[in-house]
Amino acid sequence: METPLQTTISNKLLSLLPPDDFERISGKLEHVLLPRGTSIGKSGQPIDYLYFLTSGIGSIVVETPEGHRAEAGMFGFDGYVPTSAVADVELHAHDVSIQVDAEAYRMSFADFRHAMETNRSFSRVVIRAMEAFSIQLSYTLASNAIHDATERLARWLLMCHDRVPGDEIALTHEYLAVMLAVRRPSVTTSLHLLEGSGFIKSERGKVIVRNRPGLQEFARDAYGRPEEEYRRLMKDLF
Amino acid sequence: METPLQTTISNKLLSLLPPDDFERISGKLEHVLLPRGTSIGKSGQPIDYLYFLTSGIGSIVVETPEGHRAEAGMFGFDGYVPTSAVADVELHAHDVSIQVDAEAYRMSFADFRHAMETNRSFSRVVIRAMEAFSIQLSYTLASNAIHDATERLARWLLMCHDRVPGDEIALTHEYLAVMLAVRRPSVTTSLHLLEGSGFIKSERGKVIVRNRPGLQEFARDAYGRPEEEYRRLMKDLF
DNA sequence: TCGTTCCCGTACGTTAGCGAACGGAGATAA
DNA sequence: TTATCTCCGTTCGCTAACGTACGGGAACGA
Repeated sequence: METPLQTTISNKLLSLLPPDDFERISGKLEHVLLPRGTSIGKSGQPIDYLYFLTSGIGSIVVETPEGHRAEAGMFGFDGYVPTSAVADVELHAHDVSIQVDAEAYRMSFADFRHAMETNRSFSRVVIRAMEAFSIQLSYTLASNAIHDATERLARWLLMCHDRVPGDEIALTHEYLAVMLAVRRPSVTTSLHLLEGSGFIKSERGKVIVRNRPGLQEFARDAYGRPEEEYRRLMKDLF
Repeated sequence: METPLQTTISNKLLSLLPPDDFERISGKLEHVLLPRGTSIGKSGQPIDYLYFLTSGIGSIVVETPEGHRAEAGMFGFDGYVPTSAVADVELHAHDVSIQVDAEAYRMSFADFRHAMETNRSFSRVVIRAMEAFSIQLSYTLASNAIHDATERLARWLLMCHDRVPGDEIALTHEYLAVMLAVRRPSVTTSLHLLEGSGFIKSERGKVIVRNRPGLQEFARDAYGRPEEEYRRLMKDLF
């Protein structure tokens, strides 16, 4: 006897669906590997597929007309991209790319729209996820205005840590600098600061979380609320 | 003969509805006055009503656990609040209040949910508006990370100016400081800078826009993209 | 009319973060 | 092994913005 597909799928949103409703869309899902650096979409380009990650991390990056870039949000097994598809918009609003090797189930835009129209549970879950992401946006926004670089770095590492197994996160300072919209050397000094307190260990091309509670206490204000909201939103859905 | 209600309602979202679909919800709308300072909702509190402004401005404020505050977004006749209601969430995610005397049509949460379930055009418009707001969030987020206080001030004034008739905006430096998440004296100096270039005139308790194109050119990068996206999203809806 | 309250202007020392640049050390491929 | 490339550490001078504080003028109420 086969294991039902749903129990093997570790995307939070898909796993929340009542089994019958999951059954109705499972045929439309295609399993794909998304290595680091994969571009899932570019601002202004058509949305081909919707992605439900089961592992790894991706990020959504805003680019201003003059070419300044900043990370708007992060997603992993907890979400899906791009959220604009709920609004029946055919174009990507932002750039989306994979930053930690990922696996995902994907679904064509047409199938997604059809599911939204005909599958109440599905649309309910997806809209909740959009709301959750929107809350993440608002707190990142506040963090950018309120917290200094080191606090924001701590927050960012915690958010990554939530989405990967183990304590090792593979990324360069250069990359972190883009994510936090600070200079590359600022990342270096901030990492040293966190390392000095023993919260992390920083090596060439990777960061290892050594003391998560410490990191969390350091980030204080900057981390936690959106995560609480996410849990609240995904509870008692049906 | 009476003028049809819809033609007298200047909320962009409501005016986009096909007349028949508007007819089906018009009975649920109650006209209200919202003077400056009115609180429409507090984070964690139940959502009683959904508001569709026809004039004035409101703002959504994020508050961190430690009490730091920053404006997440702004809305006027172009939107509705709170957007979390689309996700069938009964609680406010943020604080919402009126910053420029407003008028609005409001609808109970129950009526709103009923309309979402039974009125396709309505849910379509409302979800688009949520997407538009989410895009506004992402650009404000980027702006907080990238632009200096004066550019952000210029952006903010332009966004206000888009939503009020005339060139006069009533607000104190103290208030602006909260909106931009900067010190009050920083607002003063930034305003002087803009005034020095002749873009605005700053008086006790109000700012007057004198040269909008100039202001817009000064803000460059910081202003424009979300507004374009809004127009794109609200075009060809039906 | 006079006190009180609310806003705004300004100042000062301090700090975080910027832009730019250079050098060194780890990884990679010939 | 050697050359090359990527990534990280550090420096320097500079500016924006901070926290704090004080004073003055406008508005308002008694």
